[in-house]
Amino acid sequence: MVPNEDKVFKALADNSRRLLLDRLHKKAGLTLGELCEGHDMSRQAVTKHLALLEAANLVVPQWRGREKLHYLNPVPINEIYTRWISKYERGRLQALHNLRQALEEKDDD
Amino acid sequence: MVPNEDKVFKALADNSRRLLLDRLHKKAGLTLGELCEGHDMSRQAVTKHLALLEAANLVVPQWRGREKLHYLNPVPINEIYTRWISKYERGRLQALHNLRQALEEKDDD
DNA sequence: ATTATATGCAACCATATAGTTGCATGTCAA
DNA sequence: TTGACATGCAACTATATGGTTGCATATAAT
Repeated sequence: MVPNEDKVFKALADNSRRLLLDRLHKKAGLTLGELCEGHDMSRQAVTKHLALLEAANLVVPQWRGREKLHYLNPVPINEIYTRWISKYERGRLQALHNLRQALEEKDDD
Repeated sequence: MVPNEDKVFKALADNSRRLLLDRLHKKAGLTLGELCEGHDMSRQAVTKHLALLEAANLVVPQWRGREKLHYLNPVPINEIYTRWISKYERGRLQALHNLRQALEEKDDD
């Protein structure tokens, strides 16, 4: 049996799916139809991507009538982080990240 | 052109490669030969996995004579974290994680 | 009731990926 | 300098994956 964590990494391995996560991170509760807009692929393709994200528990769906709303679940991503980044490294890496961000003059959330 | 970040996620998408990262996280500087031990696949398979991890900048190699030592680079993993976890969520998620760890009586690093 | 809207399911195809085997190269030791 | 050791490169194969199209179902609006 393949470990369940595998689904998370497999789900993150595709750029289209990562872009979907980006959009849900920016704005929660988007419907399937909304998530289809601005992608050059069919609705069915998006549906399949979302199914994988849900199976990985990275996205949680909620039905409202005939519409399906989608929400990003950050827990599995946090687990990736804690898996390979020791408690002692976290501060240093965060500082490094902030510094790079500042140099790029990109504004953080 | 596919974004370079893609290499990171593709590299993390395989369980064998994640196990290699686990071993390098536990003990830095392992050689190829050492990394081959305890895996039921050929040396060439491990070589190919390491090549992908290096291309993704998740592993940094260092040559010592005819031996190739390997080191885990946590920076790309930190970037995954900051991409989808807002500053404001981090504390809460960390607390949740620590709580779960404590309940499982699994000892942290 | 009928039509339009929002989404699901299944079959199919092309390409990407993980693994293998065989051979080549470079470094250390006797 | 000869042999053993540590690693690299290339060709090939089977399966996984992302995408498509066609049809089905359920909810909302007229």
